[in-house]
Amino acid sequence: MKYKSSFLNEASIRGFFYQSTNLEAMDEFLATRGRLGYLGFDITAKSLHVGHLIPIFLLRLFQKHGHKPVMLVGGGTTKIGDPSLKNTTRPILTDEEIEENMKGIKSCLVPFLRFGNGESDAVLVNNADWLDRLEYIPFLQEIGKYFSVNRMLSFESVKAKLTDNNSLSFLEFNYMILQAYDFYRLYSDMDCRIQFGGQDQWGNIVCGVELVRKKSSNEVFGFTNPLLTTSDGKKMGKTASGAVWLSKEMLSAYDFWQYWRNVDDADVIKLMYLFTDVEIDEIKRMESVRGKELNEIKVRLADEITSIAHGRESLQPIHQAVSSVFESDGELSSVTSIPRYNLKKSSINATSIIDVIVASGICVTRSEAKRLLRSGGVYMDGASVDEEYRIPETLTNGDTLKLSCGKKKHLLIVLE
RNA sequence: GGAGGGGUGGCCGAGCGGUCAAUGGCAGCAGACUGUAAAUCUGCCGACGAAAGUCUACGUAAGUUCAAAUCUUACCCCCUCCA
Repeated sequence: MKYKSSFLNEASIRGFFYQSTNLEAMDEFLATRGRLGYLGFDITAKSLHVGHLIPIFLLRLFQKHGHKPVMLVGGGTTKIGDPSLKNTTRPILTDEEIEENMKGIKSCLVPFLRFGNGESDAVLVNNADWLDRLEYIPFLQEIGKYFSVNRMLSFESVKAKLTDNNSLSFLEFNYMILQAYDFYRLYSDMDCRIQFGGQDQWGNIVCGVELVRKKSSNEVFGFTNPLLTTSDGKKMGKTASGAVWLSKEMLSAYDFWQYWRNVDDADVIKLMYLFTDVEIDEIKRMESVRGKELNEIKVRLADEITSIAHGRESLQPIHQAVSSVFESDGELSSVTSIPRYNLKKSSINATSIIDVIVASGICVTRSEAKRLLRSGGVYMDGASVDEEYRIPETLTNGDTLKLSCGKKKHLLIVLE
């Protein structure tokens, strides 16, 4: 074993480790169970998405090895907006929006971490609790004096904003200081000595480590994970319809499962290490699988992640839907995870196929639906149809029709 | 405060009075091939319309013109240099 800490060993094997401050001292520190480490989130949306999964699973691992994850939601820092390595300024949210988003994010975290009062139970804190009450002059005197602007300007995360066509407002420039202050507060209030984050957070994290050292002359640690990219270098978790959300309200378990079922061959093993509880040895044995059989592993990957995120009981209906949709041209009427569209028999004559496609939300505009029809991507019960198609008033088998757009999007039209 | 450069479709980026719903690339959608993968090839890719066509759009607002993304003015925002 490379490290004294079992957590570090597993984290590095599974691909969570990008860089850290003083690794040896951190290893020593983590060799004892019950340590505290925190991860901060801004709450710009009401759900987390796949892009947040790496640090979440990292904290899950942290907890598995007997440590205590502290989840910090940025109720205060969200009002500033992290400018790190981004070329757009984030919109600033209102207090109501932040409150709303915070509820959503809490519920996103629950499936992944065990919350409670026990030694290694996760806790949730909100930096608005201290940031909202800061007073400008005392803060500058107490904290601001430790920051060198020269040094702050030298961080990669800031440099990106100092190039052509970008601007860094003073508001955003302060983000780094507040995040550093968060670390200091968590250190002094609850003896939290590790901050986790994506590699883009490095500059902010290092600032916090330095601040704690200057204020307390104690050492705290920063640990970053690699950013999640697909094998072709793109950001993961974005699809045509937007981010791959973790909350049921924003993305169904079925679609969530499909996302993982469809990942690139080259990413399967990597994702298996990161986002499943499957033992390392077992994943090692999967590494040699190539070609068609890799599909089996993708199913396993999708099952494992989905059962963590949405519960094991969500798998059965998903599998049922998958076998109906992809493996036989058969019965969809009993499958609950296929979206349905109810159509009154009396309005069939006035309803075109375009109306159904738009009303069901498959296409946003009528033009888009027409394009889809013209390119031959619309099928009724498996047969390609065009714009002229009318929905028949009497059906041969039951009261449902399967409308398919492309190979993967399906809708059940239920006549009533 | 002064001087200069810039703001174009989801993103990047051409265009600089009519032929511009706007070249090209990326992203996206559909089809072929396949393994619900990738790569490749083909078609599509502002809205409404069966179509002719109409409407809306090149930072915002006015104006010049038969005609404006393109010219003028004011304003907003960004960048660079000077104070």
